[in-house]
Amino acid sequence: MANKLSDGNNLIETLPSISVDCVIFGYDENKLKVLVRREFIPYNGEVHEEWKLPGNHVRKNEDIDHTASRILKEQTGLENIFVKQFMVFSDPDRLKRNAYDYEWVKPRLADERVITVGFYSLINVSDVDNSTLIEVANWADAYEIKDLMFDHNDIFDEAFKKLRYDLLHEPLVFELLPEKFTLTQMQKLYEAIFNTTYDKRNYRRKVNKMAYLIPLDEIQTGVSHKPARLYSFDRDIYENTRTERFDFRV
Amino acid sequence: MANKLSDGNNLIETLPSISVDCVIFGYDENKLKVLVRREFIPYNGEVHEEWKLPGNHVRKNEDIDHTASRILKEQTGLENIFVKQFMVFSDPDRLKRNAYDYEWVKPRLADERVITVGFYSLINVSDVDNSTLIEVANWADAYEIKDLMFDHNDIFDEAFKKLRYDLLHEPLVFELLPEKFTLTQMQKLYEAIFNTTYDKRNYRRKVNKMAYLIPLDEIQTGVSHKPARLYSFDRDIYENTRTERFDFRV
DNA sequence: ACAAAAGTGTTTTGGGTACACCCATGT
DNA sequence: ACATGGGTGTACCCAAAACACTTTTGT
Repeated sequence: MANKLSDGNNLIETLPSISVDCVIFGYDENKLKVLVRREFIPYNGEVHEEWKLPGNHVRKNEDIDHTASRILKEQTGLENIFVKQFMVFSDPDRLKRNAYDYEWVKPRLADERVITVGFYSLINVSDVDNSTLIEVANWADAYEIKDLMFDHNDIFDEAFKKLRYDLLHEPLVFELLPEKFTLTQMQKLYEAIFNTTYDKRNYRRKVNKMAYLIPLDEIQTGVSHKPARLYSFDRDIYENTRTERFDFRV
Repeated sequence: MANKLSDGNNLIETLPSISVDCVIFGYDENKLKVLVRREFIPYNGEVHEEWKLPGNHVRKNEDIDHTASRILKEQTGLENIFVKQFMVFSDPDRLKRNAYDYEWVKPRLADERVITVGFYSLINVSDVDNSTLIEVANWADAYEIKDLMFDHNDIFDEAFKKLRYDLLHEPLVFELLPEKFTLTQMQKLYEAIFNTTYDKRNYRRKVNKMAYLIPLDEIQTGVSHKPARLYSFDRDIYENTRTERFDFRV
């Protein structure tokens, strides 16, 4: 029942009625971004530029986390990146909200209907070789997302909600921080994602209670101000000391 | 690409590679229960009794919430019941963990692999006409779930985690309480679901702050002790006063 | 009268929040 | 010397948690 579908230049067997769409959050100079892809859609004789989230079909023998990791690799070149499913979008007409978009996507489908699983992911924009994706993709400001194709605005909104929730309950920040980081870098990251500001002293009091945040015997170099102490995240300590109702709130 | 599959006695077009499985939580005399179905599995010449969660295929033109509601109706006879998706289970071998189980399920599948969306739901066991389901289904104690078929123990575990989280952040308790209820009924319900006990005074102080909990001019009748005041849940007030970071913790 | 659950206040403790100044470094 | 971000402590308020007795009804 799996179908041969064109996936790039290869014929690969995929499941006909399930796809994965990825909301790839990128952190770049204290701003939260989202990766969107440009498509050119024929439209009443003209061609319109439209944007969508990256997605792909699920292959016959992979689980959906693998599909999501594959999309991450295709879009960013990065591997072993954290991906997390957050919601299934199953409106039978979800691809038909705009007739031209549907005409465009129809030849790529094995069925007239596709249920999609939404994933989100977190990367450092500086880890990506952005020269390779600049033509078809764009890092859009997470707080100014334009109209996307299909139900992709819904998918983005749900991803953002889930991201914020998860950040308060799991050590996700560290996916976006370098190996060694300063407390201010960590604070700025929270501020970008929650679109707010925190009091520095209260913030530090809170994070200083986190036993898995290890102060290193190392400080920043090359900054023209008092260099900050570097910290690292100790996942072992986190795993061993986490409690049922963990709280990353800052 | 949709497939004609036998659904009971009717041929109904369904999507080949997606199903919905439901964890139906039932509240019964201060105990939390889960609905499981009995199946007889041929096993080395014998027939074994096994248990699984109720599930079904997704029809060609329905969204998955409709599939879940349909399963609820089939299993309990109840309609307009709250259902909520919580996770997708997509291990390509999820149906093959036990060879006999797979042999049993294979003829019911359009593909050798099915990705399933987990839903949970909440009902009052007393609302169900249990005489009709007694032969094939059973209300199992949520704290003593036996081995289930396929990956259904994983599905149950995730459902229970999500139920507990959602109960603290959404007004789900009221799905399980009658229209008019006492504060003690509400407390017992939390205690059953979180498997704990609360201090009555602290509990009441907390819930008395909830503006959407309306004390009625009505008290219990027919109890051989001081009758308790009845309360009702006002969804309008809840919707109008809910804030970003709502907290149902008690 | 007694059994059974309803209903009610106070104290202690810890966390959240608001707030301002000196320090170390590069230029 | 100055600009820049790093780093620190205190006071107030409120919510969480621990804890025991009186009230009302049915039998």
